[in-house]
Amino acid sequence: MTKTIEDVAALAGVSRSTASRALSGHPSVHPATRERVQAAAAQLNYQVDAVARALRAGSSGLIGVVLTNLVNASIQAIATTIQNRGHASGYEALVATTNNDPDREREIVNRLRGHRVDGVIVMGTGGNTAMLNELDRSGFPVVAMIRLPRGVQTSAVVYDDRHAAELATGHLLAKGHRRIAFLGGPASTRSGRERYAGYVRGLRGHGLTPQSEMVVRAPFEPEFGGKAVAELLGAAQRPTALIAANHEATSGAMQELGRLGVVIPEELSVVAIEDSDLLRFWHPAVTVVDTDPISLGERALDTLLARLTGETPDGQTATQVVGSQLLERSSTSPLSRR
Amino acid sequence: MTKTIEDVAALAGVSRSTASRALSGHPSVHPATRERVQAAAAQLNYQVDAVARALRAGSSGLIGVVLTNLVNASIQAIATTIQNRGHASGYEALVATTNNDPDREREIVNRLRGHRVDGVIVMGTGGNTAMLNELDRSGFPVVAMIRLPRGVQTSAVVYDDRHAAELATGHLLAKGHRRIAFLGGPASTRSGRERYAGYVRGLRGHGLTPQSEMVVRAPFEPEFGGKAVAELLGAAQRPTALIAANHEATSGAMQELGRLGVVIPEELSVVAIEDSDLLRFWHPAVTVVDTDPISLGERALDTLLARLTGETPDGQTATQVVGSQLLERSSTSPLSRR
DNA sequence: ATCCCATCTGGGATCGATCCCACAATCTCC
DNA sequence: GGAGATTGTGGGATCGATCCCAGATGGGAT
Repeated sequence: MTKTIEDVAALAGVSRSTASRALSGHPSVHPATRERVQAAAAQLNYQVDAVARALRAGSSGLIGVVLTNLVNASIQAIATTIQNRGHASGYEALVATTNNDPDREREIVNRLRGHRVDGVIVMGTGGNTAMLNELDRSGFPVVAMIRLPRGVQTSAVVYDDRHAAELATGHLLAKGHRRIAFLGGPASTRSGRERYAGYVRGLRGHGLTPQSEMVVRAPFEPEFGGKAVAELLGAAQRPTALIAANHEATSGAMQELGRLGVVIPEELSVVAIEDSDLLRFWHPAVTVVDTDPISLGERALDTLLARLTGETPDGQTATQVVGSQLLERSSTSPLSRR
Repeated sequence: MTKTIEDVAALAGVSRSTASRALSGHPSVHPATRERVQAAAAQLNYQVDAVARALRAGSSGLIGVVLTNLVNASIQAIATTIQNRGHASGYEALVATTNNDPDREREIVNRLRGHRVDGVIVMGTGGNTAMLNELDRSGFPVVAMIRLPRGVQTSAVVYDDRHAAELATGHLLAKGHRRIAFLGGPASTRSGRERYAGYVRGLRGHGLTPQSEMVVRAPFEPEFGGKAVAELLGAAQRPTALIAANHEATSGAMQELGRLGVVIPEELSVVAIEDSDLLRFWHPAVTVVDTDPISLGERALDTLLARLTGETPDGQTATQVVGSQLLERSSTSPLSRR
């Protein structure tokens, strides 16, 4: 059905070897021969069989991007950045999603490796630390990003989560808020821990101690954010400000705040970590700590490419941190005396 | 470095052939032998080389999902649905993006085919109609979705675009609106044409004729939506209602409406086609025609799988249409007399 | 004891592209 | 004109898993 290089060679009247050389730009091919082969290839609409080439060469020109999910503005930005930039460098970045299931993650990574993907960039579930370390050490490049599960020793690119949360906290403190609720991710993830640590640090810097009833640390599911907000606002001592520390928490929280008809910022000042259209277009527009997913994507890809080109030797790993900045919009106001 | 089946065979004390049979569940292997081989495979952490298998078998268990971009809520839902459902059926769906560039699309599709992907689901740029038809006809399954470029003869799954726009138009007409602006996609895409046709049909059904100054048909870029809204509202005869007929138009329009401080629905009623969190959480929540991306993703995958399992023979194609429904929220109100 | 059949296993070939090595053809210079 | 250098080309082997075919082994029947 599909044409092989043998067909091209036959049509051009040369051997496989010569045809292969002609098409791959090898110098020791007579120009006239090369043209003949190229014409034959064009005529037959010959497409190189990537599988055969990958088997022989041991590499495929593909990069695997393994994500927990796609429904998140900063993750999309990262994926898009990696794909565009990878394409420009001659690689194709293919995205697979694990739905946050470690078993599925393991299966996908193994499958990608079996397909001779040249390396993977993984937003990990946290369930395959040993496997990822082992792969990376054995020469299959792995770059972790966003979440850096405990014990992962591969190269990694993460947000400056602690600083981001400290920025958010500091902003609210500067506005006079003291009862600042924190709605963040689980302690089982690095970002969850670090963002919480930044919040605590911000409070301590002002001589305050975190109050357990002001803190909710939930899984990365929007529903938890909604429930948490309902609880926080139902408490005897309501917070005057809220930090929604990740995309999912924000999504759930904003929905619930809208449902409850909470007036922002008069009744509650809100700062979110991780920007999105949803927050930019909210009424009022929500103040955020913008985490710069594009830089994170760029760094993750560049780190992987450096590994692939041999620029960075195997075994030499480092964790890079991408900076974030506060974008003040209209969802935060000075604490009013009552 | 990595272990091959030869290593497993050697450790188990059998030949490649037997090892292969033992691992693939072939019946004619002595149970004891099978166990020995399995133990050896486990001990060596043997992973089958998917490339070698694909070369030999001619298929890979992979499905390519080729999208123009990822930054769109309904596209994400489609991609996620295909990946989850595909995984459940033993396939891995890998997503690549073309950035709406036909050259890149061609390159990606060829590359995926070269990697023996079993089939592709394509949200096309429209620039490779002949190639896609040719591939599909030659036995490489192609399913088109969402956009169906002119001349594409593969199986396809699309929204009922015309009906969706007619629903939106009818809703506004029923509220008494007559000056209804339409902000849609370019006529070069099927969805652009069909949604416009639905709008026209809706108007005609009420004895109205479309006014050219009420219609803007722009490329799928949010900026155009913003500009168009500014123009529409700056005109002598302002519209009393607006239909934002796709995600990008909506995104640009809502941003601009927010910037201009237009009061919705009092000054302008708004209906969008394609739902998203942005619209659900807007103040006021935006009335939409929900296009059911999940069903579309399911149908697209099922259509491809039917082709892969031989259930649907090559050459037998059909276009399926996924229904949509109006979700009335708070962005539309009866036309007030002034 | 001999023959046959069922069960199980091993070697060779295959998928398609590439690389190494050897050899043929042409050219250069003395 | 012949030795040696240069250029261009073809055949074989290889990557790793799988399938076909032949053959080995063992048990049962006569």
